[in-house]
Amino acid sequence: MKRPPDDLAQRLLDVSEQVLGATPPPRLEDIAHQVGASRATLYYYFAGRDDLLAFLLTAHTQDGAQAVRKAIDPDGPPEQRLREMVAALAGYLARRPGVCVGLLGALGAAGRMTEVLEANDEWIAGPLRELLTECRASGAVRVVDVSDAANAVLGGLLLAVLGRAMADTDPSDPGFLAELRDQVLHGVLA
Amino acid sequence: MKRPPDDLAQRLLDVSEQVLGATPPPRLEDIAHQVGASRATLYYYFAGRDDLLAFLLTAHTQDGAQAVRKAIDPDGPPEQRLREMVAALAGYLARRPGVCVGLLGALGAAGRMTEVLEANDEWIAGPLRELLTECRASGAVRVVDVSDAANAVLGGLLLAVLGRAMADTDPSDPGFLAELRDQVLHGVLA
DNA sequence: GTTTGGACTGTAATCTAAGTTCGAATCCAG
DNA sequence: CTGGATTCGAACTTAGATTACAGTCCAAAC
Repeated sequence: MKRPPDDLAQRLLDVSEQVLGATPPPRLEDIAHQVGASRATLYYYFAGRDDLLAFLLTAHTQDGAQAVRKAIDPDGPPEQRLREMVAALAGYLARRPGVCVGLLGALGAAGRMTEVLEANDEWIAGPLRELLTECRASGAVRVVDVSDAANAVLGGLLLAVLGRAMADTDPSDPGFLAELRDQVLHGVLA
Repeated sequence: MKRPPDDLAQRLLDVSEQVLGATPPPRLEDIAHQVGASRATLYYYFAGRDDLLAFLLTAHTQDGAQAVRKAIDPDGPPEQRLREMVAALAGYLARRPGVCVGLLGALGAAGRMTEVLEANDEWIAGPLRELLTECRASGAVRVVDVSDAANAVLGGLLLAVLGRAMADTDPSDPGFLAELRDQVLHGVLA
């Protein structure tokens, strides 16, 4: 499938929060209108609605992965890097509640949206699993199955951020993000 | 809205895993066929697709809440009850991956499905929040915002179970469930 | 300067599935 | 037996995605 030129892609990304998070989900025509293009143009570049959403989510996934990478001190000990990664992920998602909705939707729409799940697995869950494996090797973590552990971590982040967004309390609040990070890392028990 | 008679409700609940978890989502006509009724009958009892799904999810929510209640020793210390609650929730969800998909979908479809979110909040999240509050009072937990904490807990459980189901590894595996419970309670760090 | 090919648009037709309506058939309690 | 509740099949409307296509615009090639 042909990929859209940079300027169209950028305009789509600019409105992606609206596209992914709005309720009810915007019609293709509305999306086209928002980016100053026509419905036909979107169909020219995307196989359909799902393909368009997958493009947006994949882009955000890669963007998020890059943001996370930047937030990690590559020379720090594994445990510190894990802390930084969880915090960076939480911060990234908190600024993009629509992306959270979209990712959960991609999970629910299991079957379609394979591209998104694969991208997420490669760019987000994969690095997290690697880091968990490293932490386990150094004894900082007692996880048995890193895949399950990574899923639980990401689920906790996603739902906590989304819950805040839906309750109209700022998910970007530093206190909340710090709490969330600590809970994911150390659990709810003291 | 009129509620369906017990036998129809039961037949719907019997196929709810298929209805909620199947991809692509089954048409109303297919659902009707599965329960041996006609499309018109479903519309006689439900306002539409969303109302039907909401009914199923609400029923499972209440059923799950009951299962959780039964699994908790009301005389135990708060910390033990929290442990039991998390384990019971994980076990309940693990046997119903379709319900997990449906609940996440209800989150994504924010706006519609209000009934489900309210039911979930009343029957699942609410008791969890209460228990967390109790644990905090007794010093077993260091949570600041019980609402955020509860969301993170539920998100971790949902995604971990769903991830297993999508990877075709048994989410009901006792080892997995024990790991999941421990991770939610104690975090990923050792 | 003309041709050509790709990007893009507008419009209309098609298709799927939800939602709606309705009258006939059936069931059942009083 | 009768009347209301329930069920059904079928026809219909509607929304929106998707497809098809003819035509416009533009820059590069010739």
